[in-house]
Amino acid sequence: MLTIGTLSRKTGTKVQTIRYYEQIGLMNEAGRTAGGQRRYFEKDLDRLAFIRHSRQLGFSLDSIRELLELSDNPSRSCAEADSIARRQLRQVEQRLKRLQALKKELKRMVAECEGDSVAECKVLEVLRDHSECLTDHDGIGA
Amino acid sequence: MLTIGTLSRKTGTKVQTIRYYEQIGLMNEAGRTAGGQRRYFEKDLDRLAFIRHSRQLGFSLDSIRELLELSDNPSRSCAEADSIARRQLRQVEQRLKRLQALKKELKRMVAECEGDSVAECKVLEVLRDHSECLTDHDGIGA
DNA sequence: GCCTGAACCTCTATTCGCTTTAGCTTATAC
DNA sequence: GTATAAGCTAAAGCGAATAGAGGTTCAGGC
Repeated sequence: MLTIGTLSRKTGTKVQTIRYYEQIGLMNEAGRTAGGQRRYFEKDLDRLAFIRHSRQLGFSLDSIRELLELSDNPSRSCAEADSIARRQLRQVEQRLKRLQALKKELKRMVAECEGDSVAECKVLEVLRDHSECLTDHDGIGA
Repeated sequence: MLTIGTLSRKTGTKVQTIRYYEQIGLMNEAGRTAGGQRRYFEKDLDRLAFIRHSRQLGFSLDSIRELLELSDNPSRSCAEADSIARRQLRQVEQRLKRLQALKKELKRMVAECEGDSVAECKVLEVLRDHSECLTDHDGIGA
C-alpha cells in the first residue's frame, strides 16, 4: 500500500498534481484509509509513470487519455498509438523549427547591441522594426 | 484615425487580444468616438507591432512591459534591454535542447513500431518504460 | 431620414496543465 | 500524549489569450 507521497517521490509528480489527475479521471479513484487518505497499488504507480513520461514527451492530457485507453485494451491495433505518436512528433518538429528561427533572431539582436543609451539600442530597434521578422499575417499561411 | 479592426488586420492580432492588452495596461487606453468605439493613432499601431513582434520572439508580457518602458525612456541605458534579450535567448536555447531530446525519443518510438496489436506496441512500451528517459527527479536538477 | 450589415461594444466563461492558498484532519514516531 | 509530517477539500490563480452571448454603433446606399 503506497501513499500519495510515495507516488509523488517515485515519479517526481507533485502530490496536488496526482490528485488533479484523479479529479480529471486520468488516474483511477484511489482506495482510502478509514481516515480518508488515499492508498495506492503498484499498478497505480505504473499508470502515473506512464502519464508522466508521456507528459515529458509533450503529449497533451487528451492524447495521454487515448494512449492509456489503448494500453488498457491490448487487443486493439497498434496503429492508433503509432499515429498519435507521429502526430506528436510532427508537432515537436514544428515547434523546433520555430524556436530555431527565434534563436537566430535573438542572437542577431544581442550580437548587435553595443550597450549605449536606449536611443540607439539595437535590441529595441529590432523589436520596433517588424519588417525582417517571421510574421506572415498578410501572407500565405502558418 | 484607425479603428481596432484596422490595427487587428495590420498586426495580425485578434480584436479581443488588443482589448485584452488595453485591459492589462500594455496598450494605452484608446480614445473613443461619441458612440464609445476605440480610435487609434499611428503610434498605437507602432506600439502594438512592437508588442506582437516581441511576443513572436517569445518574450513574456512582463518582459514586454519592461522593454516598452525602456523604449519610452530613450535616455536610459541599453544594458537592461540587452539583458532581457539575453535572458530570453537563454530560455529559448534551453527549450530547444529539450525539444531536440524529445524529438529523438519520439523518433525512436515511431521507428520501432511495426503496427501489430497493442500488446507488442513499441510506442506504448516505451511510454511504459521509464528507465531510458530524461527524468531526473531523483537527480541533480532541472 | 431610414435601413442594412459589418464592425464594434461589454461582460463573462473557457482553455491547458497545473500550482497555490487557506484551513483543516490523520497517521506515525517517540 | 503530543509533536509534526503528511494528508485532506475546495476554491482561486497563473499566462496569454480565445470564445460566446447579447447588445450597440457606424458607414453606405436608397
